[in-house]
Amino acid sequence: MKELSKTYDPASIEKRIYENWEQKGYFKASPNPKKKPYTIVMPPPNITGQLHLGHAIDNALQDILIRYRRMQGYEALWQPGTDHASIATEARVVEAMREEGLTKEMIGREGFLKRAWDWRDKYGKTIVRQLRKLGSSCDWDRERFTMDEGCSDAVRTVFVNLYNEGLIYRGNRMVNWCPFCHTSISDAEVEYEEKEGNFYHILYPVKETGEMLELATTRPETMLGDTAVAVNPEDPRYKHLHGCHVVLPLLNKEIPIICDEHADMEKGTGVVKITPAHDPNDFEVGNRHNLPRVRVFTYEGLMTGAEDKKAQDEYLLSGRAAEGEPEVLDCGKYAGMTTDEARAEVLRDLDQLGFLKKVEPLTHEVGTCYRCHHVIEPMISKQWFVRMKPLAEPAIKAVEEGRIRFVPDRFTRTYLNWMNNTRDWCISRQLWWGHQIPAWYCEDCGETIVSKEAPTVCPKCGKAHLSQDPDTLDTWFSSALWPFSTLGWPEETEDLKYFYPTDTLVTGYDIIGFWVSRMIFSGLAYTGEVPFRTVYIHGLVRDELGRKMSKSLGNGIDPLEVIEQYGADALRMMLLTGNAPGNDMRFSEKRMQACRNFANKIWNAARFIMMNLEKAEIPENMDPENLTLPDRWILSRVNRLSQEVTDNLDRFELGIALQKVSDFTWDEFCDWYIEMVKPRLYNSTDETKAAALWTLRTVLSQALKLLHPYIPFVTEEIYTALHPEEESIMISSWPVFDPALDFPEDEEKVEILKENVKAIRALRLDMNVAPSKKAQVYVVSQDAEVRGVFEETKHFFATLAQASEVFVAAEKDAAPEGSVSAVTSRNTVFLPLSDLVDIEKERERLKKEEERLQKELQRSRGMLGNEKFISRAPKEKIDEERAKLEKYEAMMAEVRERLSALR
RNA sequence: GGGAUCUUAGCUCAGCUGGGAGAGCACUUGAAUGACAUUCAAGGGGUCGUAGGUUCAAGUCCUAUAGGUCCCACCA
Repeated sequence: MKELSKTYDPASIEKRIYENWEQKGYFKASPNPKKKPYTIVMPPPNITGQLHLGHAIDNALQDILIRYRRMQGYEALWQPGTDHASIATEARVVEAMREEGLTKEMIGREGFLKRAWDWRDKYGKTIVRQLRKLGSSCDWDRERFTMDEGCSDAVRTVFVNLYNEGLIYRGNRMVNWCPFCHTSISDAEVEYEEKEGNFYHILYPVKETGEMLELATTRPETMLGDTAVAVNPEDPRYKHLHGCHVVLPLLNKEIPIICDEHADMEKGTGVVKITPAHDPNDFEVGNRHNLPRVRVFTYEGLMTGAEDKKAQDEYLLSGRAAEGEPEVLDCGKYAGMTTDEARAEVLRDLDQLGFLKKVEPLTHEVGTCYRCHHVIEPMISKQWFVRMKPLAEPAIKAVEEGRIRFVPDRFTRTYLNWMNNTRDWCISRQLWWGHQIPAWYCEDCGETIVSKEAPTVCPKCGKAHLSQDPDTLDTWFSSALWPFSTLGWPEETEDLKYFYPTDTLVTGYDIIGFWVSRMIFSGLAYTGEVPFRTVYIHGLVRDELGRKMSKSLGNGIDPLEVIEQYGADALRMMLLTGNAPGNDMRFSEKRMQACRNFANKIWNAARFIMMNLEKAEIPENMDPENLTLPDRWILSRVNRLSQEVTDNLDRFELGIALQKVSDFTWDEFCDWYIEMVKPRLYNSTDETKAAALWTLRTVLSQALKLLHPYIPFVTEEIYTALHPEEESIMISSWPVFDPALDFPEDEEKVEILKENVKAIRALRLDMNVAPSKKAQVYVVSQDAEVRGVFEETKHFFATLAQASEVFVAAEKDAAPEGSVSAVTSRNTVFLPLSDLVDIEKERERLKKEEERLQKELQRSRGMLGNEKFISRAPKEKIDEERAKLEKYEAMMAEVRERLSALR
């Protein structure tokens, strides 16, 4: 048997244990018809990422579920992998290149992709190495990458299928454009931030009447692209202007006044300028009224000029331009300015010409890019879209019908909200890192070919002048397929048949819309089945002050440092305790210490047990006949605990389950049971010593198993030391309830003992009995059964109660005069302290006790005296209350008798 | 504007389907020769945000309300 050090040192064992597990292949899973599968796919971390506490909590939860099911005998697969994270990675690579003075354009697409792959090979493995430090028991041999061959094949398959079904289309639409990242982003990727701005009131002269039409805007520079102004058709103020025109200041261009619902009579002057090329609402208005679209910004976020106009005119005339392409304006003196510069200049000019009426300050929400936080620009752009409506419907139904369940339940609403309001998904990105869109265009006839493999000639005109769409797909397009692409789809693999649909998805609430919803509709659409049955949602880990951890605040906590200092087990435990599912939690140094202390506690308990086991031969099995009362008690307790913990885990109440096992281990097992058996262990002639040792070993082993999913390292180290004949706790079996070890009556008996020990300890403190001084204890009860309990347990009861001797009697007069006493629910204890007894103090104590009981009696009698309670409450509750009343009455009588005896 | 969530001991938070308020930390008092001071024993501390309602019974269910946090939509 191994020697364990005095304090638990996680750093010295974690690496060795993890390597052993991995080397032995315990994490592996493969289709096994004899077992039931249990599958979790890991949310793939970004290859740009460093391990943070978000990964830590996410992985801890998954590992707990996987280890639990594995021990229960499931074929448990935890499928790992990483995400190419197109925009994030591309930004990092571009940044790195900038330091060398290079740009994407300088090295070209091929060169750039090579660099990106190099980058991925160099840094992409970091996160995976770091996940191992947490103890994650994933099947690493199955590690996947969203851009590996299989996943890429799945992506192309889906794209082609959706295209053929008419669920993917390409068109000129309003998209959110990030001029900095130089790509479109989806609606979901826009973050709104509050910014200070102004509301500018501008005057547009009406051509027909000469009056000035006042309107307000936050973006005056877009007026160059105005192609109409709108009023509400019902608005009496402007009825006379229907069909009239305004002359756009600065450009002297005539544009119509149109009637549209979009103009809100209640807001501002009720007049709104329409810029179809640079505002999503105006785009819609433009469609309704067939307005020209005039683009005034470049994709770099500058005002357009003569060059831009020329290029666009040529494109429009080439015949290859798709429907809906905007015109481009030569902004003249404003050309080449940034939008901010142009705004200032436009305002100055308007003011000079008398068209600027007033300026009011205003704070408003401005859309920004979720990656770089630059203001996004709504632009018309030709993009690929997924038609969401037909896909969303079955995805909504699956959740409504309970085929997929969210835990906690409230996130069902978040999901449904998202799904019910989703608009078509813009999936093309003007990036190079990612899955290039499998669409080719014929440069001769303009035909579009969508295909998994690159075509060599145009099927329409037969010519070979084909070029692939340069854009790549939104990174979530491939993550959406993750639960089945990782299992081999579109091939009908054995893995897919066996492990799919997966069981539990564990993720944070922040990506329910981005990811969870897309996996659900994708799974249903492409595999015909839900991708998972339960979605377990957890919250964010915040810093000690409750702030979100972020780079800019510099308040991020590195899990690796925490592991180094406290151990992976302590970190996992800290992330699991005192937190309800779906709620955010705070990182806490104090709680880290508490969790480390727990690991140390169980470590030392094991050390104590093993020290004693060394000196004795303990049989594998124990005849229950040889067990003593405390043995049966603790065995019964751990037995029922196993059942409870299993139930909690099945209901995803992971925090509650952990709380129960750790409380049991520390309070009941260490502080009570071990203390109870010490006298037996130290007595070389005690006949029940073997039973005690057997019980110690058995209960510790069970507790270790129940704890193992949470704190895998320390439990493994102890378990294998305790059971040299076994390979690993990982592959041991999960404890199940054993009716042969259920001793409810013995549990009650031990409760009596505990109550008495506590009463005596309190009494001694109250009476200032020196801790080193032992006192005699008289236990008095008329109940022979109660007396029997004390007779049976005298040997350790005396130790726990710091008694020199324990006398058990039926009558009070057995106790000497001048004793202090305490009344417990089944008996009375006396401590003869004649020389120490302060009668007044004793009376005070008893008075206090009387008062307490009085309150209890009042409450109990009140309840039982209530006719409605008697007639309406369930019978068990009434009986329970009657039993309490009886107990309190007996105790009260005893206390009063004691009081009168003092006189 | 729509939705979610939180408000419980000094602090951080548990409290599942309603049936006598909990944990950790902090605080007070006490404990050094055989697992552990990363320990042990004992203790103080809460009208469960407020107001109503349902119920024999409400921290728990319903309604309103105050304050905090978050998500979605919109803001010309």
